[in-house]
Amino acid sequence: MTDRVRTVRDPDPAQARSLVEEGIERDAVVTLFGRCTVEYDGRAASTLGPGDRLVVLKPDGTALVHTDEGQQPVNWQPPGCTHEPAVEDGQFVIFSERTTPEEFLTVRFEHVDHAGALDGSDPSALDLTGTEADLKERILADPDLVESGFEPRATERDTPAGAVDIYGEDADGNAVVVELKRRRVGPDAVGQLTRYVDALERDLHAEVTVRGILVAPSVTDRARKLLAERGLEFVSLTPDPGTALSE
Amino acid sequence: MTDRVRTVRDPDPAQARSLVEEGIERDAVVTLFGRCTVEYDGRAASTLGPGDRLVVLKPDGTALVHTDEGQQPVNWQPPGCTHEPAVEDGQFVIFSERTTPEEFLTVRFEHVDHAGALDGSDPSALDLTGTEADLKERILADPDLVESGFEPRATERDTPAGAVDIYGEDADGNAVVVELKRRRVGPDAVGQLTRYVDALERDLHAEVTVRGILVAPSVTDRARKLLAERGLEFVSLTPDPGTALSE
DNA sequence: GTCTTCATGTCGGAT
DNA sequence: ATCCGACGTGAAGAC
Repeated sequence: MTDRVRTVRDPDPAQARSLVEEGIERDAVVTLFGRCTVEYDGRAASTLGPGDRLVVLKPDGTALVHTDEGQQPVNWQPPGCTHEPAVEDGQFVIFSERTTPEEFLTVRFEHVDHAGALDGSDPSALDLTGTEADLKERILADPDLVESGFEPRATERDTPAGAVDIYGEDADGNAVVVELKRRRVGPDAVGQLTRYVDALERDLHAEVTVRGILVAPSVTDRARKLLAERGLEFVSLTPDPGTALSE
Repeated sequence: MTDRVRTVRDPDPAQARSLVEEGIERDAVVTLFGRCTVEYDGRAASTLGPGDRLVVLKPDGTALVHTDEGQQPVNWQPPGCTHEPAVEDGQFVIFSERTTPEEFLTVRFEHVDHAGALDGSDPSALDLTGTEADLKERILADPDLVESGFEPRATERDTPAGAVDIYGEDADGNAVVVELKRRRVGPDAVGQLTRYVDALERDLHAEVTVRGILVAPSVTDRARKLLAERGLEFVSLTPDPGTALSE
């Protein structure tokens, strides 16, 4: 069951380099654990002094440097990078590089405690529910959830300000812009809705009233005031019919 | 140099459970590689069919499930969760749980190819430059970069719409709101600046002219038009003096 | 705890 | 390639 995994304990720099090089060659997920320093230069720049970290190299060109804390890596490179393992000044080093924008990551190991090349395959795709797309489906299946008599006319309708989540008409024939959010919203979402409503009013030559409705589970105080100031409306709705939050 | 690392190849479920339990007990970073399925339920919900993945458990309660692609984990739990290794129906399983909000993650292994408990310490902090804070410092050190005669009066000045990055006065005594962005900005930043300017105009009782200036390396077309519509201004500046982008 | 905003955000989709 | 907005965004700071 396993020649899918090759690991080394306390490899010397040459051994580490060899395992990583072969791992990359074989499209394996490569893991390293040991004392290292990290330098990054690109969109921003950073340095990180010595410490024990877990480094992961993926066959798609991703690099991750994880400390013992936090969900996010302390340093990283996105997919599409080229990783170059090397021995320099007697140390095992990984150089990682990308272009557009140019970014460089260097991980320099004082000591490698453990190195692994993990070979596998992953045919499955994630199935996720409770997203904004689900909220949209929910409304299209029952537009009255927004307002009695609401009739969707288009989704992703283009305006000079961008695409509107749901565009439609109310019972009186007014244009309605609906902006969807899967979770509680703040002022930013009001800004978005404002831009769409303004753009549509311009587009429709002021012959039609354009209403803006923000649909989300709930809204912060500041956002509610902003909505009021700008004559926009709010409807409480979650992506999941089972979850009914108080407004 | 190494009783800091304990690893097992092809552990049976009981061995995997034992190593993970001891690893958690010792505040180690635990890694697992093998064929597994993943279920998540919480703010949203997801299922993931069988595939080979790398699972990382951190002593702070973080869990990460990484496939062979992408910078982001396919599933995860944030810091503060409790991880419970178990053997169920002859399979090694990790249950992870958090509260506020309640979220559950279950990783069920068909086979574990490799398991490791990695013990280390990390005393170093990341030193990062090229951030919005650096851009702010740059301007405070030389306010003329925004405009000749500009005089900062406060940073993070509070308004009913939130805190303004830099608040000051121009050579004519007009109030100036400066919104900083470390990189090229889109319509969202204009919305932000708009909210601050509107709030300040209200606050200052329309006795003073309030100018809004967006400072960033560059701006998208749509954002530029929005700025023009709303009588706001743009100044091109990067966080790093060395990097001078064309507007 | 909630609220607000920054981020080397990342990611996907459309142009 | 850039632009735009969603994300189980995460993380930090203020209140």
